[in-house]
Amino acid sequence: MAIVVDKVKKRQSIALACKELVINEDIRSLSISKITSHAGIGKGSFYEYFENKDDLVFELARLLMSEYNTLMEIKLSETQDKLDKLKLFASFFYDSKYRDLRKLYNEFTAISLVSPSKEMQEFQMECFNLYSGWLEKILLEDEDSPELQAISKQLSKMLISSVKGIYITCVATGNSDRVEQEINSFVEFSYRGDKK
Amino acid sequence: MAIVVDKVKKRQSIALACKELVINEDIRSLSISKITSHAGIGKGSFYEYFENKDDLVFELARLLMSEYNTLMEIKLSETQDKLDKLKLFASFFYDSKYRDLRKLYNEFTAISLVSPSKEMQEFQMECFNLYSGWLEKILLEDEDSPELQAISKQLSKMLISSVKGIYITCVATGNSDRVEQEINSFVEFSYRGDKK
DNA sequence: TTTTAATTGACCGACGGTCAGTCATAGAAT
DNA sequence: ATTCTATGACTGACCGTCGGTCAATTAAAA
Repeated sequence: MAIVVDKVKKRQSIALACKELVINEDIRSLSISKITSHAGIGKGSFYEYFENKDDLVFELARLLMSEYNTLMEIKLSETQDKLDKLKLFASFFYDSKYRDLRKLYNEFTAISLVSPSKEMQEFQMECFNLYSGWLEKILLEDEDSPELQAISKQLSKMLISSVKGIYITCVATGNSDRVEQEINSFVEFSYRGDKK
Repeated sequence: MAIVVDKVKKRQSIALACKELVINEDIRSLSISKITSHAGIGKGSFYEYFENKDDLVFELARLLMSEYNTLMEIKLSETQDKLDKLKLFASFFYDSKYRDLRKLYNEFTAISLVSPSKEMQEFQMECFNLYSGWLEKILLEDEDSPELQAISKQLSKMLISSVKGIYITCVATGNSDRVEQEINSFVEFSYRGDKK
């Protein structure tokens, strides 16, 4: 018998090897040849592990987002104050620390809007559920209002989508620098409405 | 002097000639050659009026969205009930009538997320301001609460972004069929919060 | 006739994707 | 222990097509 590689792990390692390339180069003018020569594999091998360039972007987005998710979950658990948790959570959309990840996120979102695969949609759903779960937990902390508990699931899902919408609107209109204040004023606004 | 064509109008007429092609074909596999032969022009002429394929999608999106904007503004003015206006306004995101326009909108949004031009960002902003203006007007109708008036501008902008976020989340997760109910429950939810 | 804007499609380098052939190794046979 | 063989991994030359360019052509205005 011949050797059998772990297809999943090799796919991941190729994707990670192209991290800088995918993030720093203009994705449209990044050719498969550039990718394969940078990753040190033959072009044929690339197509053994990926459908196309979009599939590579997806794999990289999934890897780095998952890494981010794990890290953020820990950070959130280490944060005490409720408002700090919310800020930490929202910081993904504006903190310069996540600029590279956001670029990947934008590309992944764009692909998901135009030519998504089942796996991409599943991962989008996975993230959505994860984040709304986090948010629900944050919202319910130190709260025993039965009213809030009843709607917390729905509320957190809406908040996630809303913040995402604000982010995308800012990016699409060329106002990426205003994401932080827009999100903050939204949170503040919702908070005030919540109190009433 | 030789004949002088109206560059803007010719650009528009080429874009419109490709309407079905752009909407019905898979945009990734739609080549410039297909476009030019369908539009009845030489390939060189295409590049006289457009930067690239994205630019064509943008022009088409701008034309059809503008047409939609004009039409919707009239429809809104003809609608009396406040809730009906809101529903009419939101129907863009789920009514099957706008399926083609939404496909174009998704493609345009994807481009705006990854490789936007100044013009694209300006048009995104133009639409955003137009829609939030509409929404503000709707919200303030038959209302003289000074409190609402004070925040109506901010509120309407947030609502636009939120609804957009819900739409994009649904599309990206492969739940386009759930857009209507998600938006409706959001509107209902916000409305309840507003009353309190 | 001259000038000049508009139009064209042959042409080019580069691309994405394929596939026939090569390589490397685990296990079978001796 | 050694050789053989089956099979999956890997490769890059190759193919058809693409996006984009530009020298040549057309045609209307001066």
